[in-house]
Amino acid sequence: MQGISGDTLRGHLESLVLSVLERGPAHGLEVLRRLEEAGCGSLKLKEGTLYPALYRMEESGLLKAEWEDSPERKRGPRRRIYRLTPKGKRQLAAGRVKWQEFVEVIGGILGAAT
Amino acid sequence: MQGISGDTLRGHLESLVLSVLERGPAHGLEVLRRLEEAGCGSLKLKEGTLYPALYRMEESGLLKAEWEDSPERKRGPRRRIYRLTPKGKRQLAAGRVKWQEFVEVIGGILGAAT
DNA sequence: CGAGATACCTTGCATGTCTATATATTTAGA
DNA sequence: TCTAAATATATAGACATGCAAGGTATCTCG
Repeated sequence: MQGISGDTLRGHLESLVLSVLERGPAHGLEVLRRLEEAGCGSLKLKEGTLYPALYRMEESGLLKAEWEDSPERKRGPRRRIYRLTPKGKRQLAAGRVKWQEFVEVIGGILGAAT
Repeated sequence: MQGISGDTLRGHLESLVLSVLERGPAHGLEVLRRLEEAGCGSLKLKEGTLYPALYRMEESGLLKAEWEDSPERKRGPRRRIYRLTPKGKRQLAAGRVKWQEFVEVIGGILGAAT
């Protein structure tokens, strides 16, 4: 099993990002870690995929990003913290509905053995 | 609801085509009709998407195509009849397994919240 | 200093779907 | 016989997005 990536993932990445950010704000690599963990090792996702996605989502108003600049943390480079906007939350809810429809339709055609 | 198409569909079309061809050989527009019907109106799929997909699948050995040339039918232009190859059947089986994993992983991440 | 870890960023490419249009064949109709 | 409609295949061009591969910057530690 080579995991979920590429064309299969396409069109679902934004919902995944929104979903893990629902647990709370996070910076890029943290989003990556959450996805990796939640995907039980099946999700193969690279930085070169994630960062552009984050920018797109910020640009379209789904996320709001801020440079972490607290004096408490001075170790390592600055991080960019992403959090859901109200619009992002709405799109996440819509994405879940779409996902349900998607699973029913495609699964139905594939003749889901279940 | 604008239906399932574009990036959402990407990476799943081949399995869908294999699946409807499992019922029996069919020509292009017939495949389209079967998908439309099986998709309960949620599948928005155009010829410009299907034909290139059929060619790819023929080229990679998943399908075998023949020009219909039977004397019985002389109405309308010639049709190209596609049928599953053994390789196509194997890939359909594999695609169903992958679909299960896909649904579990993505659905798990999208649904795990609350 | 240099190595390593962390974090962010960018370029260029591959690929599959979509839009739109073109062509060919047959039937029906005036 | 000319035209329109229905059927069926074909393809060019545009585009979005995930990916590979590389780069930059900051901090810690030996």
